[in-house]
Amino acid sequence: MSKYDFKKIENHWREEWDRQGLHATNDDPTRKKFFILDMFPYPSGNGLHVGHVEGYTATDIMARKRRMEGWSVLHPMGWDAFGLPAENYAIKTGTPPRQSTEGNIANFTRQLRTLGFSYDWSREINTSEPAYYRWTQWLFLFLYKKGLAYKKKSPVNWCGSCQTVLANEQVVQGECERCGSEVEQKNLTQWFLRVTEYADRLLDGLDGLDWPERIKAMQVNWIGRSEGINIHFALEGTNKTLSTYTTRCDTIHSVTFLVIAPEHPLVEELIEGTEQENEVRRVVAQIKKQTEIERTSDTGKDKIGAFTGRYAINPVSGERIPVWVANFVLMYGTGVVMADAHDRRDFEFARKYDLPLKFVISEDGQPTDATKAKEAFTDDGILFGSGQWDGRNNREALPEMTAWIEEYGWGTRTVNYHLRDWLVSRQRYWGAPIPILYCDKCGELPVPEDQLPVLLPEDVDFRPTGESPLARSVSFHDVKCPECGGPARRESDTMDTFVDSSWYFLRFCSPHEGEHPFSVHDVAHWAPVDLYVGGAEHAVLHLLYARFFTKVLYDHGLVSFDEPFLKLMNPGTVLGENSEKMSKSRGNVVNPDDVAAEYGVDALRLYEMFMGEFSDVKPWDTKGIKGVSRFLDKVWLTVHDVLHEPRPAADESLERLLHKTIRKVSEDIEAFKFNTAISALMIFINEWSSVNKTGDRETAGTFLKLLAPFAPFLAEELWRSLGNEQSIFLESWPKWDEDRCRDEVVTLIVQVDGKMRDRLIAAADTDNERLKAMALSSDAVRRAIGERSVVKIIIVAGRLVNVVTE
RNA sequence: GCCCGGAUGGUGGAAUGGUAUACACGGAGGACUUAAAAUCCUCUGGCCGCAAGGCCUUGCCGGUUCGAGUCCGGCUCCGGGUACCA
Repeated sequence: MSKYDFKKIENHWREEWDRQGLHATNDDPTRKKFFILDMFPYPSGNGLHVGHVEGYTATDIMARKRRMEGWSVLHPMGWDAFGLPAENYAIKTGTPPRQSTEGNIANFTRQLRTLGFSYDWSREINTSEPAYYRWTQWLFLFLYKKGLAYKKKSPVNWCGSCQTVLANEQVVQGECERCGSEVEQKNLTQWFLRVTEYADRLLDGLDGLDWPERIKAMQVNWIGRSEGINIHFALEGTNKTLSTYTTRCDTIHSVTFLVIAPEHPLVEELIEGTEQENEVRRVVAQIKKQTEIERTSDTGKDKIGAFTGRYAINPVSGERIPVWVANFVLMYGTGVVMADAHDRRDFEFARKYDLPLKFVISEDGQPTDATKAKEAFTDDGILFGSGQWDGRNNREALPEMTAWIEEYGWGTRTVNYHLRDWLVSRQRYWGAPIPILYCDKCGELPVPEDQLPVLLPEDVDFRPTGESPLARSVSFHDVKCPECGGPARRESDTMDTFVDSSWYFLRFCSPHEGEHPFSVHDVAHWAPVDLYVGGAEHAVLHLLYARFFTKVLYDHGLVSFDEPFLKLMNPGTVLGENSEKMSKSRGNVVNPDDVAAEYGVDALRLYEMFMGEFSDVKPWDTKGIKGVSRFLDKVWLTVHDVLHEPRPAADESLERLLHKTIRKVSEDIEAFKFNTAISALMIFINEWSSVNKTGDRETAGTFLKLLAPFAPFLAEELWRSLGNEQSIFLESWPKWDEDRCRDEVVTLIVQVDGKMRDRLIAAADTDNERLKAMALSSDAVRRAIGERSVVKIIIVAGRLVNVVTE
């Protein structure tokens, strides 16, 4: 328990700050602007967890410091309120999603206000409100009209438990990101956004961003750009060719068979009328029954396939090679691969089905025999059996071979991407309806803009059946075609919630704009986001989609920048006390409400920032909160001492330490090194409260300003008790004097051959000759030198003297 | 496999190439107290030594440097991401 009544202080200042409108956005155009944003939360039934608090405290500290430095700061909060959990909860309990979501938002709001975060609540947004999703729908239509939203039948990911399709980005190792059920493939007609059109720009744009390298790397990998060549193999006995995509055309002379994906449209044509027809059909059916996990399990024995009965001609060597169909080849690239002994997968498959294999690369260029090899040779080396290329290093020859193949017309250079178009339709209720109509006469039509929003009907049975719950709502579908006036039917799918969050940061600039999704003027003032803080789990989801949206809007002149988030920081995961991930089942979840009630909000905030480096994974330690709680008590007592026993003037050495502390705290906040900033505050208060140091009201005031962003309630309370009329947050951030950060007397270490032997105390301006003499006169130094002679003496100003011997 | 990180006391963690272990937790001892809690003070990397002092220590092996936790090369282990991507 604390020395002071934090509950009372917290409640008082929370009300007072609200009354004064202290956190209202100052949009004075003459000030420098700072848009600092947290990834807005999904308001779940569990409420805020300590991981949220970590990120939100960091941005709050930053925002408060920036305001005190005179910037105009936009620091808003809102709700990513559409989504599956509310709907699943509705299915279980019958509570409509809108109702449970409202309750959850009320709870989140209470928690965020309790924790003293300085959000401008007048700018709150909620993606599930018509005033917001009207513009999500508008933006969908915008993409549609620009040819970037389209409907297509294709194999898609289907989660049987959630009864909906999922985007590629939402499938994590073959499982549904949300519920963990196994994802199956279905052939369905769905809506897509043409992200692939922006693949190169999404890749190139990463260079200029101040983002963690690993997030950039994840996006690079996800986009998966590879440069290769499509090599065309003539099919024997037909006038058709099979195109294979490869990044390794240096192995062209070792190709001994082709493998085609079971989904490839040419498979039917290939096998029709062949002896193998039935066998191939049987194997293809078997593969299609495999789940994603079985299909992609990376072990040789799980590879299955069948000979199509067809042969192709290697255009380079003229060799006749069999064409197989197999599960390990996906409809990626051209859906056909040239197979050889230099690829592990091809090699394993060939061994299982006794297909021929040969090598064309070895370590030294001496021919090697693949028929006896135990495994594929995947290293680089020297080519053999490759005609004019023999004796060349395969990597070095690769570009020339590519050009050569292209020159002879055997292939075409191609760039491939792993990135697929973004599947955005969902067969669920709790989302923004896709604003499209279907008329028997006029076909597929966008809902006219003046008819937006397409409201979510409230009288719906939202239990999932595999088709959208909206499909069963009669009122929802009772519409007329805007073209011919005849009966029309609405699209009954809703949008992926990641569409909602792809533009919300723009909405924050003008949250009450009624005529447009956002005010171009306000967005020009505030955006892009200067500092964005949120979890790394969104690396290839939200962060990629928001970049895509921004680039589209940029291309059509709606915004003047093409990257939404200039700087990104990821809070590290907060683990449970046992260093395991926090989860209900492990029973190690820490509830911020409980901590705030027991130790106070300031202690909770301070502790979360003190645990360790912001972006590192770190375990919760309840004992650690006691430490910061003691620190706050000490601040309370020390400042109160100033009040009760006013002393004449501050101690000179304490003043010097204060300047160093201002510098340290200021620089550390900028660098997101909150743990060491707090450590500096602790060092200062320890020094101050030690018996022989005195500080005055000036000292106290400056110290409190440094503490204020971290522990706003205590700092404000003490600031006022020093006799100040207005809020500490309206004060200027303290400045340090570089001269006063310098000590007059310094302690230098004396080394002999780099080993510390003694230390000497000298005036800071002592010249080098004098320092050398002082060092050499030390007993410890003389002992260490012994009989050896001194070769040179290195002096690092203010730090050390190193005596180097022979 | 590939791509990112990381490895420092009993614990969480500090260290622009310059006193390794700041700050905090925990522990030991002491003060106050009838007692406990709270608070305050002292000590707290390892080994040798009565002491003075000495030696060792940032996952492992080398290198660069007057000087390396930090830079370079080669490993080991751990965490995260990702993958039959041809």
